[in-house]
Amino acid sequence: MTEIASKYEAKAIEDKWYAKWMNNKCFASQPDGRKAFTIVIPPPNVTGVLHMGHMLNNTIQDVLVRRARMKGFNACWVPGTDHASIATEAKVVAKLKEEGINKQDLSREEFLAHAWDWKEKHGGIILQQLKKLGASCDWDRTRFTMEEALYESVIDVFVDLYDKGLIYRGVRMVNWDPVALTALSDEEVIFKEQNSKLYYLKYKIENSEEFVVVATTRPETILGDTAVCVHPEDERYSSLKGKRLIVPLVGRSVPVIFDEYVDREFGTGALKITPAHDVNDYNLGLKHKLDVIDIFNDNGTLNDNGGVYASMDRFDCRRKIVEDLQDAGLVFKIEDYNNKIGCSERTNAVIEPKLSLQWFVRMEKLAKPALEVVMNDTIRFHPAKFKNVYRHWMENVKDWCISRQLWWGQRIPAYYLPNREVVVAKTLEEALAKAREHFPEENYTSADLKQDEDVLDTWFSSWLWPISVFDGIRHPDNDQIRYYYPTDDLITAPEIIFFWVARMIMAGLEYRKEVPFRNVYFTGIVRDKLGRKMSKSLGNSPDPIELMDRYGADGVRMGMLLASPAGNDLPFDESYCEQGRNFSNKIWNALRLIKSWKVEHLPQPDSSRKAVEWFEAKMNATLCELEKDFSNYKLSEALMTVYKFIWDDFCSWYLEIIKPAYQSPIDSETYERTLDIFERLMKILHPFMPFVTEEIYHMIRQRKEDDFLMLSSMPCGTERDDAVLERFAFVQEFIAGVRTVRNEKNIAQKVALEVYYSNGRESGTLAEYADIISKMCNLKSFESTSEKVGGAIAKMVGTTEFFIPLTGSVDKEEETRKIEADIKYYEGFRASVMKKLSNESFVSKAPSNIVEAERKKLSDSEQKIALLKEQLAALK
RNA sequence: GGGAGUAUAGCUCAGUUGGUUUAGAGCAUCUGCCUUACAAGCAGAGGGUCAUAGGUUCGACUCCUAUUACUCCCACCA
Repeated sequence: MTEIASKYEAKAIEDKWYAKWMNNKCFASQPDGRKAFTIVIPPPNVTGVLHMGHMLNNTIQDVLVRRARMKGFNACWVPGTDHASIATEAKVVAKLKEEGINKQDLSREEFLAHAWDWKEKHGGIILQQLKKLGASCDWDRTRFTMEEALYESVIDVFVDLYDKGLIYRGVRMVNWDPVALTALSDEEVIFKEQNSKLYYLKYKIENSEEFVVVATTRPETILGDTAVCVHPEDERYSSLKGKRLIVPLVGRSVPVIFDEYVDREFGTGALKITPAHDVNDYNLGLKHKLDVIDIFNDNGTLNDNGGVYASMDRFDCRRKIVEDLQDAGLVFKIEDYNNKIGCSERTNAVIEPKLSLQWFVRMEKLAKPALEVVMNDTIRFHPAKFKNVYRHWMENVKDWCISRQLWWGQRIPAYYLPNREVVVAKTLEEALAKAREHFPEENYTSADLKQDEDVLDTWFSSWLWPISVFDGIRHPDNDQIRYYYPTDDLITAPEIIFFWVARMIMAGLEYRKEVPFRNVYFTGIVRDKLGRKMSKSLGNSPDPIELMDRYGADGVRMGMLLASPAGNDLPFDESYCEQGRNFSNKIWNALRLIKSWKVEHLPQPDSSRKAVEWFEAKMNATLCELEKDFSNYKLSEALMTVYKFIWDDFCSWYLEIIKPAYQSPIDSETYERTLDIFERLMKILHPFMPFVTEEIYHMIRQRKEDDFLMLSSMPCGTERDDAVLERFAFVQEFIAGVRTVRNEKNIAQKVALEVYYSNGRESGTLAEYADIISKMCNLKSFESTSEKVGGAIAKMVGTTEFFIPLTGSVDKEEETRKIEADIKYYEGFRASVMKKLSNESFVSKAPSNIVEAERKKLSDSEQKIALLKEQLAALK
């Protein structure tokens, strides 16, 4: 045998196998007679680099895909990236700025050329990184949400929904980002605590010298005030009915309105109303039919409605206006105040609520069936607790603002006519045809049509992802979509259950009349040891590539999975990866052991035959357990099951039993059975640790290079022999009992012991497995006895007593103490059982098998107590 | 403010419709071992009033109620 290193070195081996898998197209899938198993990747942002969240998410996907592939499914994992309009545009803008180019100086076409250029050069690094992790994606299918087919799908869907009346254009209050010059969805706004001031301003009552004090954090918005509101039952202000107030500095006369919306406890209980710049004020404005005065430009400066403040920045204006108010004696007081301010997730700019013409999708009709399929388990959520979250949102769903004032994205296919009408169509030509059809007298030409400047929300393309990657929007009957849709599992984070998961379900039902996936597995958030979310800004996220260099991709994969049941956050700690690496090494050394044996045609020892028999039974039991774990998506438990099966059952028990004495040969029968078993173990482990298992598979037996483990079939559990498992479990317990004595008495492993065991219920099993017991405990004799052995250590396992005569003297005091403690324990136990049995209602009401079990507990404990007492007596 | 979830060993988690000897695992800890596959290892051990208080039941980690602590989601007060 050639020398095999005692330490497993992952890196070279991982690179080697990934290249071989790729060269042999092991990940490729095309429709065939098998059943499909499909996963579409949650497309990472094209700007993204691999972080720990991706590692977890993609490890899980790979485990599921690899297992399905080995179970005979035609497994297809579709990779790709998302154009991420806001993030990418921000990145390109920043890069251009470094080069001294302003976005404003470029035409739309020029900017897009730069953006595509950036995408070609830097986009999709993350997909290369995923290969290091071992992701078995069908890379030939890599899709991008802005590529032609997907772009067109988005446009098709927009036109279709518009024609169905599900898309409309309306005035709405949107979250305006004055830096990015775009509207943001509610989800993209984050609220931050900020120290600010609460200004108490005097509003004169019209035709009176009295005034009302109104508290505000945004004094500059008085320029847009069109009312002051108080609570209808607020006695302080009951005299204001029918009165009007003068907005300070501005001099405008506005009505006092009464509405229960006002919190009487806050400030003075009087609220100024600026319908153009606050969502609540806007709603109140609608209700009370107030004027709307918009005072801001898009970039956050004051517009002409700002009068003398026009063209000032909003924050400069605030300072100036406060000064002016103070000079005019219109400030009652100023207090410190902490409030929460909405900021843009991307640019960090303070959000300006703004009235704007935007495109919306009507959600109500789409949401209803999408809610139903989750509630009735057509789509199963793992864990199921997210069903509640989902329901809550779907029942209160609001219309979806889909227009974004950006260039990088699918441009909205709406065309404005000189007569201010709008037509929606896939192309300019079709739009023109529609325009001519509607307004035959106008004789429009294409030059008359002006396309909407906005692009669509990124999620408006990602919601089609499971369909559009198979081109199922443009060609609903193509072979690919028919074969692969619906997909099987979606692996994603609970944070995007609404923007993405819910909307994919809606799109699936609307465009395929079928759910997009059967199962949704929600991963947790990866946190650091202190429980903080991993993030770039905190710098607490390890570099996944470096981690894989140190522990191997297999080690990191195992590390990620060990501590993350579905839906639970993962408090990441490198020691998990270390455990994974150690496991790789353990398997590696099992291989070294086996490969070091000389094989000869010898009769198979009984101990080996029994070990094989037991291990096969254990294998069946384990396979059943795994089947159950996987069907419940309990991947951590499945991995732990495999881990213990290999480390404990295979290495610590099976191999130790069959291991021949040093430099002695092994019989060929046991050897062949062992190689068989080892190969099956590698198959079972493969989905979790693809690289080390593939490597070892090829070293166990000589095989052709393209005879891949990853394409082999997963072993299936058959009926298991519980009787064997039970007997062996007792043998293990017995062996541990003897070893404990050895440990307690500090007897070296090499000193062979003499052991006698009492005749009883289990003595048959002990005789049957005598060879194994002798080997595992290093015994020189192992015999049954019908009498007590004097001057020996006596212990009990089950109901069997065993004796180890020791050459040295027995520490009577210590033994006595231990036995007395045991007696105490069993007496306590017996007491609790007796209490139950003496309870008449227990005996009469509990099922008979339970009562029977209690009786057995009682007799067992009594037998043990009796034996222990005998031992105690023998000691004295 | 509204909704949901969690609370079991030092840490991370299992514990199926209430009854399987007075709760299990991995890691960590401790003890003894450099035993010819592996110290990234071997053998063994210790460690829990199952958050608190009530209730239902013959019987509660498991079901109900309240309390406490934490987490997440939604909304948000000028």
